[in-house]
Amino acid sequence: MIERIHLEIIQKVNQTGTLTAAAKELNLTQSALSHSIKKIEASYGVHIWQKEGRMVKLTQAGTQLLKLADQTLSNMKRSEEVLKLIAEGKMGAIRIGMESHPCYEWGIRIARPFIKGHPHVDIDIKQQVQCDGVNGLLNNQIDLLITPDPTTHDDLMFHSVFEYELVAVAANEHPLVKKKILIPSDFQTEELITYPLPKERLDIFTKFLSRENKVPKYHRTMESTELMLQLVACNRGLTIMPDWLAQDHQQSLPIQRLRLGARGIKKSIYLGIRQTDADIQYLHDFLQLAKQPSLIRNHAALDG
Amino acid sequence: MIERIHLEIIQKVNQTGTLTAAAKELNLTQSALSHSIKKIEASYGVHIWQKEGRMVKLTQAGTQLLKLADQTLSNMKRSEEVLKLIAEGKMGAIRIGMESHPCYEWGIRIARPFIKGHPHVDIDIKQQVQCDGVNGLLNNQIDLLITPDPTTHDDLMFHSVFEYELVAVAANEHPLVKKKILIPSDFQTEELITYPLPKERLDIFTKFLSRENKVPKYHRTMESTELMLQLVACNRGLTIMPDWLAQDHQQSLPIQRLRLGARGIKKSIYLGIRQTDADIQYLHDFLQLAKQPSLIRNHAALDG
DNA sequence: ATTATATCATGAGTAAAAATCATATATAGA
DNA sequence: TCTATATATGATTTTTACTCATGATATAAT
Repeated sequence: MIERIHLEIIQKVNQTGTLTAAAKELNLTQSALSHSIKKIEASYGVHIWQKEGRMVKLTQAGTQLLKLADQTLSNMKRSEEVLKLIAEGKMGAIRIGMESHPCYEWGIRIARPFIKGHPHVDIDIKQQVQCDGVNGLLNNQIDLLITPDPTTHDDLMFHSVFEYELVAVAANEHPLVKKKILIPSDFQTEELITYPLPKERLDIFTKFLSRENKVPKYHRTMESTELMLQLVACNRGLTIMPDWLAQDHQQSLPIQRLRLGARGIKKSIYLGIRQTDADIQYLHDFLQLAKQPSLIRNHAALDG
Repeated sequence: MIERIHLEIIQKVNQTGTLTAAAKELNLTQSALSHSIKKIEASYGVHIWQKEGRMVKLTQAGTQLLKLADQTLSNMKRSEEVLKLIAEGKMGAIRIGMESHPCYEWGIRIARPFIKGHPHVDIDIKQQVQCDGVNGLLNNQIDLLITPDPTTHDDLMFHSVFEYELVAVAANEHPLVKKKILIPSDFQTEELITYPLPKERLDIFTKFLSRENKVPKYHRTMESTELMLQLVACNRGLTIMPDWLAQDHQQSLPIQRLRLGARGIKKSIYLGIRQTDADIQYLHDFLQLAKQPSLIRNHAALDG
């Protein structure tokens, strides 16, 4: 059987011109090369080279083999390179799962600069907001979970990477804009637009309206942040989102950000990974990058 | 170092799903595969697969390796295939040298059908009519010599493959056409057109005119058979060529073939090869093909 | 011509690697 | 729980690869 060493021998002998020189470069003896090729010649019944003076010259068979050797060997070398990259944590894949729409908006902001610094790492964002992220991690469906709700689990690790405030967004001309700080009863007369999630998973209900058992006049849902804000800008309702996200759009739309309650609703984004992945360099790099506040544009805090 | 076997193991395990099954197909034990891959894992510091239940599942590193394995292995298999083809004499190259213009005309007629039957054999026709063909063979510059002059040499073999008559060609309206058989003195009043070779290598001089020490009125040379015959057809001179070649053109040109002397000049084409190449199947095939008279269209002999 | 040098080939012995055997461990299914 | 089926691993054997020493041959230098 043709093995890697045979191709290397033929290639090196072609490069150097002599067995002796090739042997030296391959850290073998001239005898070893001679024996190796003899074996191939015997088992296939062809000559690979023939003596020409005191050198050797490739026969037609040898030349054909040489042609294939170059490609084959560069393939094998690539295999080794890949293993090294993976071993060093410079190559791999991060399948990212997100558990809320703000997480998604934030995640893609982190992923973009990460990709630039890690060309060999595949980023695969699973936008299945509904699936249970913790199980996704445990079942190996995802490698990284971006979530507002950290769990404690022996096999998992969660890191808080980003804190933000959840705010209401209203059109500039909306009467509530004068208040700056909203209270639950303010919503009773308003149309509320949220992402399409059950009320139990919407902070505006669980952490704000439920305090005083209030409900909005009307509640509609919508996938797209863009569309939500367009409606709000036209004074067709209020919506709730991270302050940094609202602020991003405030440049281009006539909207205002309003605090929810005197202290506002404070949230954090957490990254969860498997304990077994803790030593993977590129995952580590992702966490570090995620903690850098500069990536989400510095924003002026709300008044008060 | 990644060796062929490692790639084969990864590929087979991926195909069969288990080490045990893969081992059976590779004629090895499950233990052998396990040991082999463990060694690679240790030397690169990566896991190639991980246990999943009682089976084994490729990791990212393993998957990357698998991708490269398919191409690498098919390359190596191709190498073996090529060696087998060469060993069976189905693949190789024939560099053909020719020693006269008729040989060239005849050679390309043989080469064409040969190529059809031997797709893996490269045919390279060296049209250096002047170089010494015997030395070309001995120096490995050519593999096959087509010549009218066989030599006896211990390292070479010559085979007579084709006999033909050398004839004079004249225009239909040329006065000599009535004679059918020419004698040397007929040329004293004629313009003679030949291929550009020294007189010592032109049979018309060495085997005909020199008998009676005659010379043509004028002697001009020309590379192209086509052009020579065009001139002859316009009654601008006589030329000399194999009867079969003249006959080919007689269809389309107003020319006649004339015997040189009462018995004509009989010639043979010989193929010469190195003794060491005698067992190469495709060379053998070439000789066989060359001996088949049907390839040169059957021609009516000259009258008389 | 003769000698020195460089090259490949080859047989025998040694070292290294690979494969097996026997066995341990873990999982899936009855 | 028991059995069948996986992989993992340590010890041993077998096989392969490598080296060493030497021979044969070609080239270059004296």
